[in-house]
Amino acid sequence: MSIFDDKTTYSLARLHEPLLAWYDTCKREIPWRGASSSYFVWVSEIMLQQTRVEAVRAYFLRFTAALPTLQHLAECDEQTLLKLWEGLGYYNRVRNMQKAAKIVMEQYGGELPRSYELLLTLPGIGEYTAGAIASIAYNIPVPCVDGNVMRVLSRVTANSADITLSSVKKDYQVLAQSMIPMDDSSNSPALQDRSSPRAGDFNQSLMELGATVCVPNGAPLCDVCPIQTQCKAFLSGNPQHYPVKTAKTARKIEKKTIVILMYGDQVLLQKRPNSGLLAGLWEFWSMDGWLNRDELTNALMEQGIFANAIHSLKKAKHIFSHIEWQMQGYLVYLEKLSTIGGGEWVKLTDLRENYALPSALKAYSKELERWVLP
DNA sequence: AAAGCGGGGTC
DNA sequence: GACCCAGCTTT
Repeated sequence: MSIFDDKTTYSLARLHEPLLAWYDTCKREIPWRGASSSYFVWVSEIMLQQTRVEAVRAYFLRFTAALPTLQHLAECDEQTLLKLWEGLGYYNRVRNMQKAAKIVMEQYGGELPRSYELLLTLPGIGEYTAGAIASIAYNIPVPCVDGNVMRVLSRVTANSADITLSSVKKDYQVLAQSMIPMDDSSNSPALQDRSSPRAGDFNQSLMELGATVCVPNGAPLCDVCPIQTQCKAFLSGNPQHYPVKTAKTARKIEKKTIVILMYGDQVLLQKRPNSGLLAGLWEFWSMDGWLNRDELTNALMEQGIFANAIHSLKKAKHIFSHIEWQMQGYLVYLEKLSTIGGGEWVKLTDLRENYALPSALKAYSKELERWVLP
Protein backbone atom coordinates (compact mmCIF):
# COMPACT_ATOMS: atom_id res chain seq x y z
CA MET A 1 0.00 0.00 0.00
CA SER A 2 1.60 3.22 -1.18
CA ILE A 3 1.54 6.53 0.65
CA PHE A 4 0.31 8.02 -2.65
CA ASP A 5 -3.16 7.32 -3.99
CA ASP A 6 -4.03 7.12 -7.68
CA LYS A 7 -5.48 10.61 -7.73
CA THR A 8 -2.23 12.10 -6.43
CA THR A 9 -0.19 10.13 -8.96
CA TYR A 10 -2.47 11.20 -11.81
CA SER A 11 -2.23 14.87 -10.84
CA LEU A 12 1.56 14.76 -11.32
CA ALA A 13 1.45 12.97 -14.66
CA ARG A 14 2.21 16.03 -16.82
CA LEU A 15 4.43 17.94 -14.41
CA HIS A 16 7.41 17.18 -16.66
CA GLU A 17 6.31 19.88 -19.08
CA PRO A 18 6.81 22.95 -16.85
CA LEU A 19 9.79 21.28 -15.16
CA LEU A 20 11.66 20.64 -18.42
CA ALA A 21 10.85 24.12 -19.74
CA TRP A 22 12.21 25.63 -16.52
CA TYR A 23 15.27 23.37 -16.59
CA ASP A 24 16.12 24.34 -20.16
CA THR A 25 16.32 28.04 -19.32
CA CYS A 26 17.34 28.13 -15.64
CA LYS A 27 19.74 25.25 -15.07
CA ARG A 28 23.18 26.04 -13.65
CA GLU A 29 26.34 25.81 -15.70
CA ILE A 30 28.12 22.71 -14.43
CA PRO A 31 31.32 21.09 -15.78
CA TRP A 32 29.85 17.59 -16.17
CA ARG A 33 26.66 18.77 -17.82
CA GLY A 34 26.17 18.59 -21.58
CA ALA A 35 27.96 16.16 -23.88
CA SER A 36 29.80 14.03 -21.37
CA SER A 37 30.78 10.37 -21.24
CA SER A 38 29.19 7.82 -18.94
CA TYR A 39 32.50 7.80 -17.07
CA PHE A 40 32.24 11.53 -16.35
CA VAL A 41 28.60 11.13 -15.28
CA TRP A 42 29.68 8.34 -12.94
CA VAL A 43 32.55 10.32 -11.38
CA SER A 44 30.29 13.32 -10.83
CA GLU A 45 27.50 11.24 -9.27
CA ILE A 46 29.84 9.49 -6.83
CA MET A 47 31.32 12.85 -5.81
CA LEU A 48 27.83 14.32 -5.41
CA GLN A 49 26.71 11.72 -2.85
CA GLN A 50 25.91 13.74 0.28
CA THR A 51 27.91 16.60 -1.21
CA ARG A 52 26.85 19.90 -2.74
CA VAL A 53 27.48 20.84 -6.38
CA GLU A 54 29.65 23.83 -5.44
CA ALA A 55 31.98 21.62 -3.38
CA VAL A 56 32.34 19.12 -6.23
CA ARG A 57 33.22 21.45 -9.14
CA ALA A 58 36.95 21.82 -8.48
CA TYR A 59 37.41 18.19 -7.40
CA PHE A 60 35.71 16.97 -10.56
CA LEU A 61 37.93 19.04 -12.85
CA ARG A 62 41.14 17.97 -11.09
CA PHE A 63 40.11 14.31 -10.91
CA THR A 64 39.12 13.97 -14.55
CA ALA A 65 42.23 15.84 -15.68
CA ALA A 66 44.41 13.35 -13.79
CA LEU A 67 42.30 10.31 -14.70
CA PRO A 68 40.60 11.10 -18.04
CA THR A 69 39.26 7.59 -18.69
CA LEU A 70 37.80 4.69 -16.77
CA GLN A 71 40.95 2.71 -17.56
CA HIS A 72 43.14 5.38 -15.94
CA LEU A 73 40.99 5.07 -12.81
CA ALA A 74 41.24 1.27 -12.80
CA GLU A 75 45.05 1.42 -13.00
CA CYS A 76 45.70 4.31 -10.59
CA ASP A 77 47.62 3.54 -7.39
CA GLU A 78 45.68 4.02 -4.17
CA GLN A 79 47.95 6.73 -2.76
CA THR A 80 47.33 8.98 -5.79
CA LEU A 81 43.62 8.19 -5.72
CA LEU A 82 43.19 9.22 -2.08
CA LYS A 83 45.23 12.38 -2.67
CA LEU A 84 42.82 13.34 -5.47
CA TRP A 85 39.93 12.79 -3.05
CA GLU A 86 41.61 14.51 -0.08
CA GLY A 87 39.16 16.81 1.71
CA LEU A 88 36.06 15.53 -0.09
CA GLY A 89 35.16 13.03 2.63
CA TYR A 90 33.50 9.60 2.64
CA TYR A 91 36.71 8.10 1.30
CA ASN A 92 35.20 4.66 0.67
CA ARG A 93 33.44 6.26 -2.28
CA VAL A 94 36.66 6.48 -4.27
CA ARG A 95 37.93 3.06 -3.17
CA ASN A 96 34.63 1.48 -4.24
CA MET A 97 34.72 3.41 -7.50
CA GLN A 98 38.11 1.92 -8.32
CA LYS A 99 36.90 -1.59 -7.42
CA ALA A 100 34.01 -1.04 -9.80
CA ALA A 101 36.33 0.31 -12.52
CA LYS A 102 38.39 -2.88 -12.38
CA ILE A 103 35.23 -4.96 -12.73
CA VAL A 104 34.08 -2.85 -15.68
CA MET A 105 37.47 -3.31 -17.37
CA GLU A 106 37.36 -7.08 -16.90
CA GLN A 107 33.68 -7.84 -17.44
CA TYR A 108 32.22 -5.04 -19.57
CA GLY A 109 35.01 -4.10 -21.97
CA GLY A 110 35.76 -0.82 -20.21
CA GLU A 111 32.34 0.80 -20.60
CA LEU A 112 29.70 1.09 -17.88
CA PRO A 113 26.82 -1.31 -18.66
CA ARG A 114 23.67 0.21 -20.19
CA SER A 115 21.44 -1.45 -17.63
CA TYR A 116 20.03 -0.24 -14.33
CA GLU A 117 20.22 -3.74 -12.83
CA LEU A 118 23.84 -4.32 -13.85
CA LEU A 119 24.91 -0.86 -12.64
CA LEU A 120 23.32 -1.70 -9.30
CA THR A 121 25.65 -4.69 -8.84
CA LEU A 122 28.80 -2.52 -8.93
CA PRO A 123 30.47 -1.43 -5.65
CA GLY A 124 29.42 2.03 -4.51
CA ILE A 125 26.44 2.20 -6.90
CA GLY A 126 23.07 2.07 -5.12
CA GLU A 127 19.58 2.79 -6.35
CA TYR A 128 20.06 6.53 -6.68
CA THR A 129 23.38 6.36 -8.53
CA ALA A 130 22.28 3.51 -10.82
CA GLY A 131 19.22 5.56 -11.75
CA ALA A 132 21.28 8.70 -12.28
CA ILE A 133 23.84 7.03 -14.57
CA ALA A 134 21.23 5.06 -16.50
CA SER A 135 19.02 8.10 -17.12
CA ILE A 136 21.63 10.86 -17.55
CA ALA A 137 24.23 8.94 -19.55
CA TYR A 138 21.90 6.60 -21.47
CA ASN A 139 18.39 8.11 -21.22
CA ILE A 140 17.02 4.88 -19.79
CA PRO A 141 13.63 5.78 -18.23
CA VAL A 142 14.37 4.98 -14.58
CA PRO A 143 13.98 7.42 -11.68
CA CYS A 144 16.74 8.66 -9.40
CA VAL A 145 15.44 9.70 -6.01
CA ASP A 146 17.74 11.65 -3.72
CA GLY A 147 17.12 14.11 -0.90
CA ASN A 148 16.22 16.87 -3.36
CA VAL A 149 13.59 14.78 -5.13
CA MET A 150 11.94 13.64 -1.91
CA ARG A 151 11.87 17.20 -0.60
CA VAL A 152 10.29 18.54 -3.82
CA LEU A 153 7.74 15.75 -4.15
CA SER A 154 6.83 15.73 -0.45
CA ARG A 155 6.00 19.43 -0.79
CA VAL A 156 4.16 19.09 -4.09
CA THR A 157 1.96 16.37 -2.59
CA ALA A 158 2.00 17.76 0.98
CA ASN A 159 2.87 14.29 2.20
CA SER A 160 3.94 13.88 5.84
CA ALA A 161 5.33 10.33 5.66
CA ASP A 162 8.77 10.01 7.29
CA ILE A 163 11.26 10.03 4.40
CA THR A 164 13.92 8.25 6.46
CA LEU A 165 11.87 5.03 6.18
CA SER A 166 12.94 2.78 3.32
CA SER A 167 9.33 1.88 2.53
CA VAL A 168 8.56 5.57 2.01
CA LYS A 169 11.55 6.01 -0.30
CA LYS A 170 10.26 3.13 -2.42
CA ASP A 171 6.92 4.90 -2.82
CA TYR A 172 8.73 8.07 -3.98
CA GLN A 173 10.67 5.99 -6.51
CA VAL A 174 7.43 4.61 -7.93
CA LEU A 175 5.93 8.09 -8.06
CA ALA A 176 9.03 9.56 -9.76
CA GLN A 177 9.03 6.67 -12.24
CA SER A 178 5.45 7.52 -13.24
CA MET A 179 6.43 11.13 -13.94
CA ILE A 180 9.16 10.41 -16.52
CA PRO A 181 8.12 11.67 -19.98
CA MET A 182 7.89 8.75 -22.43
CA ASP A 183 8.11 8.78 -26.21
CA ASP A 184 4.64 7.56 -27.20
CA SER A 185 5.73 6.55 -30.71
CA SER A 186 7.54 3.54 -29.23
CA ASN A 187 5.40 0.57 -28.25
CA SER A 188 7.86 -1.93 -26.83
CA PRO A 189 6.31 -3.82 -23.92
CA ALA A 190 9.40 -3.56 -21.69
CA LEU A 191 9.58 -0.15 -20.04
CA GLN A 192 13.35 0.05 -19.98
CA ASP A 193 13.56 -0.74 -23.70
CA ARG A 194 11.25 2.13 -24.52
CA SER A 195 12.72 5.42 -25.48
CA SER A 196 12.66 8.51 -23.35
CA PRO A 197 14.95 11.09 -24.92
CA ARG A 198 14.65 13.38 -21.91
CA ALA A 199 14.68 10.94 -18.98
CA GLY A 200 18.03 12.32 -17.78
CA ASP A 201 16.97 15.95 -18.15
CA PHE A 202 13.73 15.28 -16.31
CA ASN A 203 15.48 13.62 -13.36
CA GLN A 204 17.96 16.47 -13.23
CA SER A 205 15.17 19.05 -13.39
CA LEU A 206 13.69 17.70 -10.14
CA MET A 207 17.08 17.74 -8.42
CA GLU A 208 17.98 21.17 -9.80
CA LEU A 209 14.68 22.57 -8.55
CA GLY A 210 15.38 21.10 -5.11
CA ALA A 211 18.90 22.51 -5.02
CA THR A 212 18.13 26.04 -6.23
CA VAL A 213 14.42 26.81 -5.59
CA CYS A 214 12.75 24.23 -3.36
CA VAL A 215 15.64 24.52 -0.91
CA PRO A 216 16.16 23.04 2.56
CA ASN A 217 17.06 25.19 5.58
CA GLY A 218 14.45 27.88 5.82
CA ALA A 219 11.81 29.05 3.39
CA PRO A 220 11.85 27.84 -0.24
CA LEU A 221 11.74 30.39 -3.10
CA CYS A 222 8.14 29.66 -4.08
CA ASP A 223 7.73 32.95 -5.95
CA VAL A 224 10.06 31.76 -8.72
CA CYS A 225 8.93 28.12 -8.75
CA PRO A 226 7.65 26.82 -12.12
CA ILE A 227 5.17 24.42 -10.49
CA GLN A 228 3.99 26.73 -7.72
CA THR A 229 0.31 26.53 -8.69
CA GLN A 230 0.41 22.73 -8.60
CA CYS A 231 2.12 22.46 -5.22
CA LYS A 232 -0.14 21.48 -2.34
CA ALA A 233 2.31 22.73 0.30
CA PHE A 234 2.52 26.17 -1.35
CA LEU A 235 -1.26 26.32 -1.65
CA SER A 236 -1.56 25.55 2.08
CA GLY A 237 1.11 28.11 2.88
CA ASN A 238 3.38 25.71 4.79
CA PRO A 239 6.08 24.30 2.46
CA GLN A 240 8.60 24.40 5.32
CA HIS A 241 6.64 21.65 7.10
CA TYR A 242 7.96 19.17 4.54
CA PRO A 243 9.65 16.78 4.35
CA VAL A 244 9.17 15.06 7.69
CA LYS A 245 12.24 13.24 9.05
CA THR A 246 12.93 11.54 12.37
CA ALA A 247 15.76 12.93 14.45
CA LYS A 248 19.27 11.53 14.27
CA THR A 249 21.15 10.08 17.23
CA ALA A 250 23.49 12.36 19.12
CA ARG A 251 27.22 12.57 18.39
CA LYS A 252 29.72 11.15 20.80
CA ILE A 253 32.77 13.10 21.88
CA GLU A 254 36.33 11.76 21.66
CA LYS A 255 39.33 13.50 23.21
CA LYS A 256 42.66 13.01 21.42
CA THR A 257 46.23 14.23 21.72
CA ILE A 258 47.81 15.03 18.36
CA VAL A 259 51.63 14.95 18.34
CA ILE A 260 53.55 16.34 15.39
CA LEU A 261 56.94 14.64 15.62
CA MET A 262 59.64 16.42 13.63
CA TYR A 263 63.25 15.81 12.78
CA GLY A 264 64.84 18.30 10.38
CA ASP A 265 62.50 18.73 7.42
CA GLN A 266 60.76 15.43 8.10
CA VAL A 267 57.57 14.60 9.98
CA LEU A 268 56.33 11.27 11.28
CA LEU A 269 53.13 10.01 9.65
CA GLN A 270 51.05 6.93 10.35
CA LYS A 271 48.64 5.28 7.95
CA ARG A 272 45.15 4.66 9.27
CA PRO A 273 43.63 1.15 9.00
CA ASN A 274 42.06 0.03 5.74
CA SER A 275 38.55 0.13 7.14
CA GLY A 276 36.57 2.39 9.41
CA LEU A 277 36.84 6.12 9.90
CA LEU A 278 39.14 7.90 7.39
CA ALA A 279 40.33 4.52 6.09
CA GLY A 280 43.71 4.58 4.38
CA LEU A 281 44.45 8.25 5.09
CA TRP A 282 47.61 9.46 6.86
CA GLU A 283 47.77 11.25 10.19
CA PHE A 284 50.19 12.51 12.81
CA TRP A 285 51.14 10.37 15.78
CA SER A 286 48.29 10.52 18.28
CA MET A 287 46.99 9.10 21.53
CA ASP A 288 43.53 8.71 23.04
CA GLY A 289 42.61 11.26 25.70
CA TRP A 290 44.26 14.55 26.61
CA LEU A 291 47.86 14.32 27.83
CA ASN A 292 49.62 17.16 29.63
CA ARG A 293 53.27 17.96 29.04
CA ASP A 294 54.63 15.50 31.63
CA GLU A 295 52.35 12.69 30.52
CA LEU A 296 53.43 13.28 26.93
CA THR A 297 57.11 13.21 27.91
CA ASN A 298 56.57 9.88 29.66
CA ALA A 299 54.60 8.47 26.75
CA LEU A 300 57.40 9.44 24.37
CA MET A 301 60.03 7.88 26.64
CA GLU A 302 58.09 4.62 26.63
CA GLN A 303 58.54 4.66 22.86
CA GLY A 304 62.28 5.26 23.31
CA ILE A 305 61.99 8.84 22.09
CA PHE A 306 63.73 11.82 23.64
CA ALA A 307 62.35 15.22 22.80
CA ASN A 308 64.59 18.20 22.14
CA ALA A 309 61.70 20.60 22.63
CA ILE A 310 57.96 20.30 23.15
CA HIS A 311 55.67 23.13 22.03
CA SER A 312 52.03 23.23 23.05
CA LEU A 313 49.61 23.94 20.22
CA LYS A 314 46.11 25.32 20.45
CA LYS A 315 43.18 23.03 21.09
CA ALA A 316 41.13 22.19 18.04
CA LYS A 317 37.74 20.68 17.35
CA HIS A 318 36.43 18.77 14.37
CA ILE A 319 32.84 17.65 13.90
CA PHE A 320 32.06 14.54 11.87
CA SER A 321 28.46 13.47 11.34
CA HIS A 322 28.60 10.96 14.20
CA ILE A 323 31.73 11.87 16.22
CA GLU A 324 33.28 15.05 17.59
CA TRP A 325 37.04 15.15 18.02
CA GLN A 326 38.36 17.47 20.72
CA MET A 327 42.09 17.68 20.18
CA GLN A 328 45.05 18.87 22.20
CA GLY A 329 48.16 19.33 20.05
CA TYR A 330 51.94 19.31 20.53
CA LEU A 331 54.84 19.87 18.19
CA VAL A 332 57.92 17.91 19.20
CA TYR A 333 61.47 18.23 17.84
CA LEU A 334 63.54 15.08 18.25
CA GLU A 335 67.24 14.87 19.12
CA LYS A 336 67.75 11.96 16.81
CA LEU A 337 65.75 10.03 14.27
CA SER A 338 63.74 7.34 16.05
CA THR A 339 61.22 5.01 14.52
CA ILE A 340 57.86 4.37 16.10
CA GLY A 341 55.90 1.26 15.33
CA GLY A 342 54.12 1.60 12.01
CA GLY A 343 55.27 5.16 11.42
CA GLU A 344 56.96 6.62 8.36
CA TRP A 345 59.22 9.68 8.19
CA VAL A 346 58.18 11.94 5.35
CA LYS A 347 59.69 15.17 4.00
CA LEU A 348 57.33 18.16 4.10
CA THR A 349 57.40 18.62 0.32
CA ASP A 350 56.52 14.94 -0.13
CA LEU A 351 53.70 15.24 2.39
CA ARG A 352 52.14 18.17 0.57
CA GLU A 353 52.24 16.48 -2.82
CA ASN A 354 51.58 12.83 -2.14
CA TYR A 355 50.05 12.09 1.26
CA ALA A 356 46.33 12.51 1.93
CA LEU A 357 45.56 13.97 5.36
CA PRO A 358 42.00 14.29 6.70
CA SER A 359 40.53 17.78 7.00
CA ALA A 360 39.97 16.97 10.67
CA LEU A 361 43.70 17.67 11.17
CA LYS A 362 43.75 20.86 9.12
CA ALA A 363 44.34 23.07 12.15
CA TYR A 364 47.50 21.12 12.98
CA SER A 365 48.83 20.75 9.44
CA LYS A 366 48.58 24.55 9.25
CA GLU A 367 50.48 24.83 12.54
CA LEU A 368 53.14 22.57 11.05
CA GLU A 369 53.54 24.87 8.05
CA ARG A 370 53.72 27.90 10.36
CA TRP A 371 56.57 26.43 12.41
CA VAL A 372 58.55 25.27 9.41
CA LEU A 373 58.29 28.25 7.05
CA PRO A 374 60.40 30.90 8.85
C1' DA B 1 15.92 -0.86 10.57
C1' DA B 2 19.88 1.36 12.39
C1' DA B 3 24.49 2.71 12.52
C1' DG B 4 28.94 4.03 10.34
C1' DC B 5 31.00 7.06 7.24
C1' DG B 6 33.34 13.71 5.95
C1' DG B 7 33.17 17.95 5.44
C1' DG B 8 31.17 22.27 4.70
C1' DG B 9 27.24 25.60 4.07
C1' DT B 10 23.19 27.80 6.07
C1' DC B 11 20.03 29.61 9.30
C1' DG C 1 23.78 25.17 18.16
C1' DA C 2 20.82 22.27 14.53
C1' DC C 3 20.00 20.84 10.01
C1' DC C 4 21.17 19.34 5.54
C1' DC C 5 23.52 17.85 1.46
C1' DA C 6 22.57 14.68 -6.52
C1' DG C 7 23.81 8.01 -0.52
C1' DC C 8 26.13 3.43 0.14
C1' DT C 9 27.56 -0.37 2.98
C1' DT C 10 27.62 -3.06 6.98
C1' DT C 11 25.51 -4.86 11.03
